Formats: sequence, C-alpha cells, structure tokens
Amino acid sequence: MKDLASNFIHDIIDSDLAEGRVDAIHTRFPPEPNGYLHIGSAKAITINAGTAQKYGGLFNLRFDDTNPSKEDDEYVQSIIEDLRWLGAEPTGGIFYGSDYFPQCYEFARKLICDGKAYVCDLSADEMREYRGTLTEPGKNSPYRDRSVEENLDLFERMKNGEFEDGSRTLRAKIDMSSPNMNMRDPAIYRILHTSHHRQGNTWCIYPLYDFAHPIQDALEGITHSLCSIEFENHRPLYDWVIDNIGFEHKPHQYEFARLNVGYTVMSKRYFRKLVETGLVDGWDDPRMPTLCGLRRRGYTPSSIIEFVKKAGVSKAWSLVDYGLLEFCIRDELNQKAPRRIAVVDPVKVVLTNYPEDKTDWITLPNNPNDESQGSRTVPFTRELYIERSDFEEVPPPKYFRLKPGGEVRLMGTYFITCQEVVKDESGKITELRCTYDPQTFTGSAPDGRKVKGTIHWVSAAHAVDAELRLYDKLFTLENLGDMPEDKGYDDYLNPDSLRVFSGAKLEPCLAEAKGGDSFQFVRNGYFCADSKNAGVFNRTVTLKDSYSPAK
RNA sequence: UGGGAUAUCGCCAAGUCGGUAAGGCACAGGACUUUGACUCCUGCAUUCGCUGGUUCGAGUCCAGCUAUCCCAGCCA
Repeated sequence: MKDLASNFIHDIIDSDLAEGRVDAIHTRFPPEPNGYLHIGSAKAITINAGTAQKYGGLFNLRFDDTNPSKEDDEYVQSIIEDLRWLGAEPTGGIFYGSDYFPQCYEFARKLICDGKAYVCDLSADEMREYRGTLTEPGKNSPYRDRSVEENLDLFERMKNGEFEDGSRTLRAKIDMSSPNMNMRDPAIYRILHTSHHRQGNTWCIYPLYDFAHPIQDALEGITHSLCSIEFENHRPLYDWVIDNIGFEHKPHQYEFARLNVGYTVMSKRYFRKLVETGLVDGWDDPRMPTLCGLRRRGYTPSSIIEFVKKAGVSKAWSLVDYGLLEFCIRDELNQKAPRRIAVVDPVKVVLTNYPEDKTDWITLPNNPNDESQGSRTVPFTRELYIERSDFEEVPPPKYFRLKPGGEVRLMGTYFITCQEVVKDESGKITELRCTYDPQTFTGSAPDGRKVKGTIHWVSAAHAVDAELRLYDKLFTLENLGDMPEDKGYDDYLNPDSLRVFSGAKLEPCLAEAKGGDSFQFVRNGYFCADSKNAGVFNRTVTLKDSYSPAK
C-alpha cells in the first residue's frame, strides 16, 4: 500500500513520537462482521493500515463481534478476503473481540469489586426514563448502590444463564447527570441467549462496544485507535474504561470524518435490504459500492486506495464527488490496461471496393502509450461493424465522424467514404455502403488530404457476439442521507444503472478474456471480464460520450 | 446558555511562530492526436460561515453570532 498523504492524525503521531509518549505505532481496523466491506470501509482501512505502514508499525484486523444477533461467519470470511484484496495485510494479526470475553468478564468483576459497576434490574424502558434527556440530567438507578457481594453474585448468575434476556444489565457507575449521555451509567454487559458465530453457546452475556473496544485495543497494544467521528462522544467513556481497569498501556482514540460519496448509499443496513429484496444480485452486484461489487465492476485495489487518499482526511463532514472515484480508475487503467475494441451498438459497413474473400491482419498496439505492452493482430475484411453513434445521417456542426459522403479513418487502417445508406421499412439504418482508399493505410493520403475522425471497427465475420452490461450509479439522488428508512428504494434507483446490450460485437481476442481481466474500451470507457460470468463484459465506467450534440 | 464537533473555490483539501490563499477532481479555452481518450499549455477564491476587536499586517489571535453534523440502543 502506498503512503498515505500527511494529515492531522500524522501530526498527532509525530508529536507523540517526538515527545516519547509512544515508541512504535500500532493500529487496527475493527469491523463488525455484520455485512460486507464497502468503499467507506476502505477509508478506515487505508487510514489505519496506511498509518501503521508509514511509521513502520503494525496493523491488526480485529472483528468486533460482540453482538451475535447480527453477525455471521459469512461476513468474517468476506471481510478477510476483501481486506487482503485491497492489499491491507494485517501485519499485526487477525483477532476476534469475542476471544477476549473471558478477560472482559474478569475486568467487569474488577470494576464491580472497585465499586465502579453494578447490576441493574431496570428494564430497557425504565432505563431510558432514568437516563434523562439531552437537556435534563438523569437520575440514579435504585440498584446503583447494591453491595459488591450482591453485584458479584448477580453478575455471576447472569453469566450462568439464570436470568432472561433484558432482565438485567451490568452498568458502569459514572455520572447520571453528565452532559455526555454516554457517561450516564452506560450498560457494559447485557444478557443475550443467542448463539455466537464463533463462541457458540459459551456465553449468554455479552459486553457492549463501549466496554469491549477499549479493552481489545489495550490488550492488543494498540497505540492509536483511529475511528470515525460519530465515536467522538464515546471517547471519555473509552478513556474511563482504560483508566478504571487500570491498564498500563493506554491506547488513545482519534476520530476522522467518514467517507460519503455522491449518489451512493453507505450503510450496511441498506445494502442488506437491497440484497434481500432482490433489487441487486447480491453483495457483489457491480452496482453496489461494496468492495466486492467494485471489484466485479473493474475497480482495482490501488484505484480505490488512491481515491481515499485523494478525498483526504479531515474532521469536516463531506460528500465526495463520484467523479473522483471514476477519475482514479480511469487514470490507472489508462496507463496499465490493454486497449480492445468492442462495438456496443453495431451497424454494418460494407466496403464495396474491397475484395470479398480477402482478410488483412492489422497490427494494433495494445497500449499506444506503452510500447512494452506489445501489439496484437486484428482481422480486417470487406464487412465490418462500427458503432451506430459513429455515423450521423444529418450531422450536427463539428461532427468529425462518418456521415453521408464524408470520409473518416478506420482505426489502424484506411480512409473510408460513405457512399450509400441502406435502411429497412421502419427507417432504421441497417447498412452503410462505403468505399475505401487503398493508398491511405498509413493514415495519410498521397494527395495530402486529411481526415478529422478516426473510428473503431470489428470484422463482421470474426466478431464475437456478446451481451454487454453497462453499469452506472445505482442511485439517483445527490444526497442520499435523507432517504427515509421505511421507504422503498424505487424512487431512488437509477433506471439506467444497468443497461444490457445483447448484440454487441467484440474484437476476436476478447473471447479469450479471463475473469478479472480489465481492458480499456477504445473511445469511451473501460470494461472488465466479469469474474462470475465468463464471456459477459461490463463496461464499468461511463465516461463522457465522445460527442454530445446537445452541448 | 445540554454536551461534543465542524465551517477555506461547484466537490474534496493544504494552510508552521499572525505577513499578505498549495494541490487534486470538475469545468472552460487552446495545442497535439492511428481512441473527439490520453498528454500538453492556459484560465478558474482581492478571498477564507457572519459581525466586531487587537495589530503596521489575521484564514490564522480575541469576543459575539450563525449554520450543519453527532449523542437520549441492554447496536457498532
């Protein structure tokens, strides 16, 4: 992974290092395995892994699996796979928060012994009432002053399964009148008789995030716990846990703004709904902003990391332009991807003065900007296909491509002139009859005449028929933050998010493309071989169409 | 007068001790062109949420406003 650009977090680390507060950096990425990683996760990954790498430190992957009701091993596996794909190797190791349950239990007992935690019998509703509101202080639970012995006994019986879900909690004894709601005697353990995807039925009490997370960080020797900004309000509690359990090693939490992208939903809850309602094929549907979806769509790990880096790190809420993501993949593929020809919406061209049984093999560079990528030969015959949009019967001003009586160059070969337009009964163009000039193969004519347009083509006899799927943004609203939770998606879905072209014609060598291969699509965009459906291609980024009469 | 956080170009985002607004994306011109792509030039904040103040000088310091985001899960 490339170095992360400098940001305010690095300033903090620099001074921590300079003033001797730490001598090595250790970070972590702590996803809850309740869904697939997405482009937003990529920011947390990049910041944590990138920071560790920048300072020669270690980076842990730790599953924050303290809520068995939402989690599943399927997600654990996908997260490991996607993280590796991104190139963020967990150099410090892979850990599971649930593996620390025994320690968490002991630390909770210590808090009880120190008079800093108590078992509370208030129901969830009662607890809410006692908590007060944002503007009014809460009041102490009637169970707040139980004896250490009683608390210890009750807590052990909670663990032993003597009580029902929700009947009791273990709470930290802090301050019910704190202006910070998180400090109003937060629950740190709850009863949940649910099987855990990793621990099975060993436990029926589970520590809550605010208690478990700082413990996990401390136990793993994390120095800088970098998380998103909604946890800022939790930091005092994070520090409280660290201080009151008495860890010698004190990790510190720092927050950064989460990544929002225009036209993009960034919530696992929505993703799950999209998947469950069948609106998309699955978590890896190419229209999804999940890492596996982006992967199928042709994004490379480095393009995603580059995107995160370009978007920057700060604490200000922001909505990053979708175009920046597209820029990143275009920029990379422009340098690395071989060029190939695909005619998405074909129209036949017949070269009336070209021999019927002749096949020329034209050599085209794989990447005109990079000779080391070599070249390939492409068959050229009397009957070809060109893009329907590369011909205009009534051309707008400054139209440089094919038009009646006009001349263009077929990429890598001859100049051709359109002599006749053939249409069917409905008026649709079915064929363009053209003549070619045999003396223009090199791209210039003996008489010096120039041609302004060059268009791509495929030999009709050799073309590979394909179904081309063009993916665009899934949603249409600029700011999806306002999407009502209980509303369906129909109003927000982009009807053009998936367009299927069944009659596309591909350059012959594309028939051999393997899953995951990426190519730049000559003229406008790029596509990749879909790893799940060999032979089906996605044009993954819709670039500006080369010519827009409306402009 | 709950608490916390954030406000610099259409979108992101740099801006040390106050010294006279980086960069990227987007956009607009032009050059080049065997992809109207790429590349290459050029342009794009007299202004830093607002209002005052301190100062020779403030995006940077002070005061007062305003806007937005987060917090009342036994979710993370």
